[in-house]
Amino acid sequence: MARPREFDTQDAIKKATAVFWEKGFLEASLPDLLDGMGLTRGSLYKAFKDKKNLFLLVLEHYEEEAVGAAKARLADAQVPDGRARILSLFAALCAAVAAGDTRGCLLCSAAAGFEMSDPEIAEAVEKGMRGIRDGFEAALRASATHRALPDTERKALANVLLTHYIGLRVLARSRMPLGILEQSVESVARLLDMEPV
Amino acid sequence: MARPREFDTQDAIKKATAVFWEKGFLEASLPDLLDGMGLTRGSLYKAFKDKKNLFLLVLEHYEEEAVGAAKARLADAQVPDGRARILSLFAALCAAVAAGDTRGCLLCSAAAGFEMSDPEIAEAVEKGMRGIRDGFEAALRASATHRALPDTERKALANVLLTHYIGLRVLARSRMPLGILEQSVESVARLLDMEPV
DNA sequence: AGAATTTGGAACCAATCAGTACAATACACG
DNA sequence: CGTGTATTGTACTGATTGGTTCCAAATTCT
Repeated sequence: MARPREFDTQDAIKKATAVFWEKGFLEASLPDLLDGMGLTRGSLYKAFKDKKNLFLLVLEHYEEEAVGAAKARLADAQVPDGRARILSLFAALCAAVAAGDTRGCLLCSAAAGFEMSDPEIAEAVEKGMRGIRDGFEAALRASATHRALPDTERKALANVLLTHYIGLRVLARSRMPLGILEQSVESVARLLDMEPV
Repeated sequence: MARPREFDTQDAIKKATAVFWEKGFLEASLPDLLDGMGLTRGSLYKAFKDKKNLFLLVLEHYEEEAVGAAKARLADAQVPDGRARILSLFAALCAAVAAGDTRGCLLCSAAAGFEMSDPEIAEAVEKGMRGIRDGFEAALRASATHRALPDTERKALANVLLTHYIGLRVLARSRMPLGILEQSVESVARLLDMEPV
């Protein structure tokens, strides 16, 4: 009956994610997005309503994709111990920077920026952050060293890991020497070697 | 001979710092700055050349003022042990958030944002970051537990503290529950209790 | 083939951006 | 008391912003 859409919605969101990831929400202009997504103003507004709505969809997609990948690593059954999974996640972050990926984390950049003054965006970012923290907490539950930890202790540890994660990703974006990240990861490994107090 | 300037330059920079701190470099519009600084376009451009130059001056001022305060705390001779100074700095960050200051750190926000694509800004931000890390390193040298640490170990520890610092300040800005920060600080304290390996 | 529908692209909008030009202003010195 | 000089406020620039609207071209179903 009607003409079908010539682009794949998910693919368009994926491309929009790349643009927002590099530039951030406020710095990404509409032409930037149209270029990156390969479609025109009319199509974008028809399909995604407006820029902010598109960004919310992007946050959702990022959470499924990128945050999901991190959580998968933290829950990877092939790595028997949760502690090792956590270190493997941090190592992967360093490896990404070493490979030239200095985009950092979309959520972290949004969290540090003025975009948080929008309540809808703030809520979506918070949700993603909680997801990462929960991933750490689950990994700690699968760690021989931390399994027996009381709940409050484990939660506190998960929070420091989230803090560390955010710090690392901001550092990644700031183009500071890679050594800082690597040494930082090296040192945080010892935090996980601690005996419960 | 000439008409004297009606405003104090340092005071104007101070006020500009407040605007940039809240909004970030790219999000702070010229009217925002003019409002906050209490002067007009002509005066601003005459005195500070342009927005970016003003921001570089602001970064300099921020480094002297805010970073300086953090370094002072890390070097506070009234607190005998370096470890305690570090914890006192982190506690102060939590206290600031508890008191309603959700601005985070100007340098950290810039590091997480698109402003880093400007080399001059990136260099100034990096310099500030290095300053904080050096502050941590100095405090570690004054810590009974860490005094004897080999240089590389101490540097690695300073880097993880910098990472943690950045993470905390981004979290502060993200308006996430205060408990996350507090538990995070609580946990990092144990990192400093570790015996050298 | 023809009707129905949605697409894509350009034209357009008002608002805002950083930055500039310039005339009015106010002070210090002779 | 004027003259020279630097600062001031403002009007203006040209570019760009996010957001709309319109319509011809395109495509699928009847």
